[in-house]
This record gives sequence, structure tokens and C-alpha cells, in this order.
Amino acid sequence: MQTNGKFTVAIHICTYMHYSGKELVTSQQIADSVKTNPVVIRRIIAKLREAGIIGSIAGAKGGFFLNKPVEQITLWDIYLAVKENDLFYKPKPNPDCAVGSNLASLVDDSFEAAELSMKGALSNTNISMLNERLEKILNTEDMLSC
Amino acid sequence: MQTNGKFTVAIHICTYMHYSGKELVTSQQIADSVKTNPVVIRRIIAKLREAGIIGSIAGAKGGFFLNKPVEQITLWDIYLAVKENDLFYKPKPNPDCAVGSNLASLVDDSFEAAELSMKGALSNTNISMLNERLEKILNTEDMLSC
DNA sequence: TTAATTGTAACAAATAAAGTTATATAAGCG
DNA sequence: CGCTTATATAACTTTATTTGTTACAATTAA
Repeated sequence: MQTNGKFTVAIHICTYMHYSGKELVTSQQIADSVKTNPVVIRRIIAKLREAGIIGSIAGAKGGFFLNKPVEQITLWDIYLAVKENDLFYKPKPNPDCAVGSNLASLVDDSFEAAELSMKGALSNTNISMLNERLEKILNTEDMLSC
Repeated sequence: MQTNGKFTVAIHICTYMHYSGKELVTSQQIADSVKTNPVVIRRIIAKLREAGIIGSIAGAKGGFFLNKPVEQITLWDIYLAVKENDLFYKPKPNPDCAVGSNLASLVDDSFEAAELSMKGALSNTNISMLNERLEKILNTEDMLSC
């Protein structure tokens, strides 16, 4: 998986939670769908929780739930929630070189603008829409759920 | 460095080549500016060469040169030249799960649109502009070049 | 012919990401 | 209350990716 794998898994988590129709899903159930470990899922959910996208209930019969209307959970919200680094690597200054010592400030605006430009594309899609697309695909197939 | 480190270094390479004012620069000179190994530089240049951005001359007194007018080398051109993976991780389908088996096709359009949306921001800036910004900064400072 | 340089393969080291184990905490239920 | 199931999170291990290094063939100027 790449650096951005968390984003994709986070979308998977939200889509799965909505699609399942259950009020509460466990990290184990999600992990089965994603084919990974429950701890990996809980780590990503921790970030989605901080962002107010997911809520959790501890203890027996506990689990996770979507904490906002699915129409209001966009891919951009999820992107921001799980983002850890800037999109592009910020060069470390090399003080011995005119170019190397200033490169970061030269590209900073462009890098920020590029990342922000994705907002438009990613805000267009929300979890409700992903679920609609999914239902449409599944109506034309026979498919097992997990 | 992140996955996108090559992009930043590639910008550094082009900016350095133009700023140096030399007709030919060696991978060693660039490596000193970036603070890395000449082979690392040549690997990135190999991609910039494939994209027609940089040309090379082998042998003694050889080196690299910018193969296009600096006004026509945009950050988007460089991004495409050194890009190896898609911007976002494409989920591997999990055939045992309705969500997991279809997620890739659900997010594909959004992911592609997000990546393409950066074109606007990154096409706005070219190597000539970065050099102008650099000269402006250096005029107000005293700085060593390497 | 020698020295300097690119081009590239092969390998090593470092880094980052993901996966795993372990354990504390919380809550439902008999 | 004590057992079971679940989250929360820390610590550690494993794996994968990226970067760095070494080595060497090919090229060209002097």
C-alpha cells in the first residue's frame, strides 16, 4: 500500500458502515471486509472520530457508527480527517546553496494550491453517492455480502 | 522522504540547471545542491529526459541541459514526467464482500478527477517563474551559490 | 590512452507503513 | 460480581518502498 492507503481504507470503512445497514459495526467486521487487522481499522477510525465523522461505543455489544448524515460526509472530509503529511514532500533547505536554501519557499504556494484544488473534485462525492453507485452495480449482479 | 520526493527533487534539478546559467551541469553538481548521490539525480533525470524536458551529453565535459524553453517547463509537466503511481492507492478487490469487491470502481472517477484538478494549479508555475522568485529573494540577501 | 562523464544494474541501508501482540478500560448480561 | 465482548492504545515486528551506494559498461574530450 502507498502512503495514501489510509484514505482509501477510510472511504471503505465509511461505505461499508453505511451499506451494512447496521446501527453498530465492529472493527472485526470492517477488518474482514478490508481484509486486514481490526487494530489497523481502529487506528484509522481514531482519526475519523477526531473529525466527528464516526462515533464509537465501548464494551460488549459496542462498535462504531457514522456520526453525520451520509450526504454530509464527502471524500474531502475523509481526506482531511486521515491526512498526516502534506501532499508533496517539502524540501529540506540546504544552507550551502542558493537554490537549495530557498526551494521550499519557491514551491510552497504551488504545492498548497495543488492540494487545495482537489477540494472541488473530492467534495463532489459523498458516502450516500458511493452507496447509490454500489447498489446500482449490485442490482445487476448476484453478490455475497460480508 | 515521501513517495512524492522525486517530484520535489525534479523541480530542484530544473531550477538549479536554469539558475546556474551554465550550458551543461553534471549530476555531481546537482547532487551537491540537493545533498544526495549523483546516481539518484541521474535516475530522476532519466525520467525528465524521457519527457523531453532535459537532454544529456555523455563523456568527458558532458552533462545535462534543459531541452525546452524554461517558460514551457511547468510543474505539471515535471509532475507527469516523474510520476510512477496514481496519486491515491487503488483498493485491491475483496471478492468475498460486496463493498470490497466494488470499491475501486466506486472511487475511480473521483480519484482521477482529483489528480487532474491539480493540473490547473501546477500548470500555472514554470521554471522561469521559480527563477524570478529566487532572484528576487537573493537580491535582498547575500548568499553563497554551489 | 587517460580522465571525466552518463547510463544502468545490482545491491545495501534507511524509512515508512502495515500488521501483530498485549493490555487496560468499558459495558452488557447472567 | 465476574465473565465476555468490545474499544483504545502502546509497543513491537514484519514487510514494502525508497533512497543511497557500488560497480561497471559506454562515450567523448583532450
